[in-house]
Order: sequence, then structure tokens, then C-alpha cells
Amino acid sequence: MVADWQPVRRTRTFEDVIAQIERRIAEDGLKAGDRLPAERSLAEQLGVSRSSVREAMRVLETLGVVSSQVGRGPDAGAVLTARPDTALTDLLRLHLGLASLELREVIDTRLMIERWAAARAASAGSDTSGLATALAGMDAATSAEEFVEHDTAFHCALADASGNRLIAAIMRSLRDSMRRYAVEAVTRLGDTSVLRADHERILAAVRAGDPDEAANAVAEHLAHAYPSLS
Amino acid sequence: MVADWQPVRRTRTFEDVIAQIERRIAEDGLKAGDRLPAERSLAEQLGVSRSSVREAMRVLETLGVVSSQVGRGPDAGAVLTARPDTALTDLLRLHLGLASLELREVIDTRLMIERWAAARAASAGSDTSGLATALAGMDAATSAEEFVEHDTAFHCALADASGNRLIAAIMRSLRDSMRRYAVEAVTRLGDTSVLRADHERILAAVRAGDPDEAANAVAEHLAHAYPSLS
DNA sequence: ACCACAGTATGGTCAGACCATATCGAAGCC
DNA sequence: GGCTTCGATATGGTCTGACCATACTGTGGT
Repeated sequence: MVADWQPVRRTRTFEDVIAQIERRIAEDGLKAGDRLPAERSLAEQLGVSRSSVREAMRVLETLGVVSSQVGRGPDAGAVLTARPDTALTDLLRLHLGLASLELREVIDTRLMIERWAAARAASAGSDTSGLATALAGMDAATSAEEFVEHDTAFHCALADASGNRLIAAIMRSLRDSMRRYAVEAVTRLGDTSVLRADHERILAAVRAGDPDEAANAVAEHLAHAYPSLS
Repeated sequence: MVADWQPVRRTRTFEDVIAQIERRIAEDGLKAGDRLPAERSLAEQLGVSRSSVREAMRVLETLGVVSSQVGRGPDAGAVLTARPDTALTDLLRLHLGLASLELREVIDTRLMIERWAAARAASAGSDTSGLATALAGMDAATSAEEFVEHDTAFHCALADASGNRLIAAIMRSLRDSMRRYAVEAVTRLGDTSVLRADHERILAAVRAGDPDEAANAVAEHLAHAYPSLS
């Protein structure tokens, strides 16, 4: 018995690579749009194999930090991006599939976010053109899928109007990962006129700059859409 | 000119592998704790190279869906997990570093979540022992770092008490990614007695089952901790 | 019953090859 | 001069096969 060895979570090579890249981002002040060195040259610089660099890239890509293009030229290679929402979407979708999260929890979260976003959008007097466009799209929809498409756009536009990109990203991910259930809900409901009235009420409240009314309108809207969970 | 080729987002091999694994999880009803086939045998089954399987594994690991152990035996290999929060933490940390998210947005989000969680915990009459423990830890703390450690535990316990695991996971990630700023804030503040009073007020409101008071107490607490952002 | 040790399945890493793609650049043509 | 054409080249994507470190498994000896 040497000692009580701490379970020294050994660090794998690709984790080092991630840390190095992260450090370089911080030190060099890199931002979205900037290019990273090519995989082969990164591997050489860091003294590791290309496989390890690639695994690091997969992780960063998964987290929405880089995006890889093949080919040659200024746009090729690994480019820094800023897409937190795609990562969040994958994460929620997988964990809903794994049943490590329940639909109820996702919808509760959505209600919380959407009340906040609506109130914030109303008090900020944000641009409402995106909301109106989505509303028109819903009117023109000829199927539940199409309706949900524009419904999603409406709610994401609401989140965008709040001016908080993190909230908007979470909203987008919640909607994307719930798309299947949303289509089911609309199909079950059949008549979408009550939803249309809700949307108009939300839009009117935001335009009027009435945060409380906007939040309440959103809450009642979600209760209409998912009656079984209220 | 053949036609106006749609940019057929080609699917990479490792993405197929992810989809296959995801399908298997859904079809076989796999859940956290179950084992996935070994990398080599997965590669053979799917007719791809081990590299591609490994890249898929890195992605799934990043999303908190699997965890890999070396060695041999029942616990070795890729095991399904359910850790959405580690993935969220990495995501927020990287995007804060990339400046694709501003601290202001993170703190606003935290305020939204924490108000909701406090209100929910109060109305649900949840267990408050975790909160009390964290409070005692803060009293015993001898450094800003240690104080923040228990402060984080307090706020995470509050989120846990809300009963929503997604909210709790987001809360944990927000706190982890903000740790640096929290230590700065406490150091700048110097005296933590006002924070202690806030915490006790929150705890009392939750115990009394008063959602509105709990939410207000949390809001004022955050205003005290980050006066520059209110 | 216990212990020591070889066997083996696992993930981790590496080197090197080849492919598909997209740009760049020079040569040739008008 | 401006245009097209086509080869050179740099990039990510994939595969193969090897070797290492780790940790359990089973066997054989005590």
C-alpha cells in the first residue's frame, strides 16, 4: 500500500489539445470567424497525432465553437463559430431520448423562459416584425408540421426580441428538441384558432409594452397547447 | 451547369455512427448504466473504421451521454450516462471565453432561473436541509474561494429543490462557468454579512412556503452580489 | 482458501496512407 | 488584356494496422 491514491483522472491527449486551443483563443483574443491552424499543422505544433487533434475538433464542434470546411482557401479549415444553440439542441434531444429528462421538465422550463422573454420584449419595446411574419406563416400553413414550423419561428422570435442570446439559444433548443411533441399536440387539438388568438394577444401585449399582460398571455397560451400538463 | 445544386450537407461517417447509436438507444430502450458494444466491435458491426466510432464517442461523451472506461470487466467500455450539466458547463465556459455570450446575459438568465426555482421550491414545500448545510459552510469559510464554493452549493440546492432536473442542470452550469466572476464579486464586496442575511431570508421564505417572497429575496440578493449590473 | 501471475479485452495513441473537395495559379486561347 | 481550362495543392474525411496502459479473469500453485 503506497498511499490512498486519489483517483487521478488521467488527462487524455485530446483533452490537452482542447485546453491548448482554448488557451490560444483566450490569449490571442480570437473570435468567431477567425481560423484555426490546419489539423496536420496543429498536430505537429503540439507534438501529438492527427487523430487526437481530430477528436478535440469533434468536441469543439459539438460544443458549437468551431466548424470545419474541407477544400482550400480562406474559408477552408477549422473556423471559430458561436453557435451555442445547435449544441444545446443535440444535448436536449439525446437526453429526452435517454429519458434522463422528462417532457414535463422541458415544458416547465419553456414556460419559465417564455414568460420572462415576453415580459422583457414588451418592456424593451423590441422590434415585432418577426412575430408578425411568423403569425402570417401560421395562417398560411396547410399541415400540422408546417404550422408548427411557423409557431416555432414565432416563439423563437419572441425570445430573440428579449435581447438575451443565451435565453434565445435555450429557447431554440427547447423548441427543436420538442418538435415531435408539438406536432402531436397540434394534431390532437385539431382547431388552431384558439392558438391564433393567443398569439395575437401576445403580439398585442408586446407592442403595447405591457410586460405583465405579455407574460400572462404566454402562460395561458402554453396551457392551451398542453392542457394535460397544466 | 448541371443544375442549381442544393448544398447537400454531406453526412460524415461519425455522424452516421451517432445516429445508429441513438437509434439503438431508442429502440432497445437503453438507459443510464447500460453498456455499449466495444469500439472495435461497433466498428465491425457498422462497417466503419474504429476512428469514426471513436469520433462519434467523443461527441456523445461531450454531450454527457456516454462515459468511457479503460480496462476490462463489467464496468469497462462505453457506459451510458445522464450528465447534461457537465456538457452545459463546458458549453457556457467556452462561449463566455469566445465572447459570444456576455456576462450580463448569463447573470440575467441566472436571475430568471433562480427566481423561478425559489418560488417553485417554496410552493412545493421541498426539503431544505441542503440549503441549511450550505449556509453553515459559508459561515465557516475562511477565503473568498471557499465562500463561493458553499454559496454555489446553496444556489444549486435551491435549484434542486425546485424538482426540475433541467433547471437544476442549467443552474449548476451557470454557476460553474461563472465561478471566476463570483470570486471576484465576493472579494470586491469584502463584507459578506449582507449576503448572509439574504440567504437566510431566502431560506426562511422557502420554509414558510411563500413563493413571492422567495422570488423577491432572490432578486434582491443578486442585486447585492452584482450591484454594477442591476 | 488464498495468492501470484499470465492471458486478454478494453480504450488511448500513433503513423501513414488514400480519397474527395475546393481553391489557386499558370498556361493557353480569344 | 481578359477569358477559360486544367493541373497543383492544401484541406478535412476515412481507413488500416500497429502498439501501449489498464484492469479484470482465470488458472495454477501454495
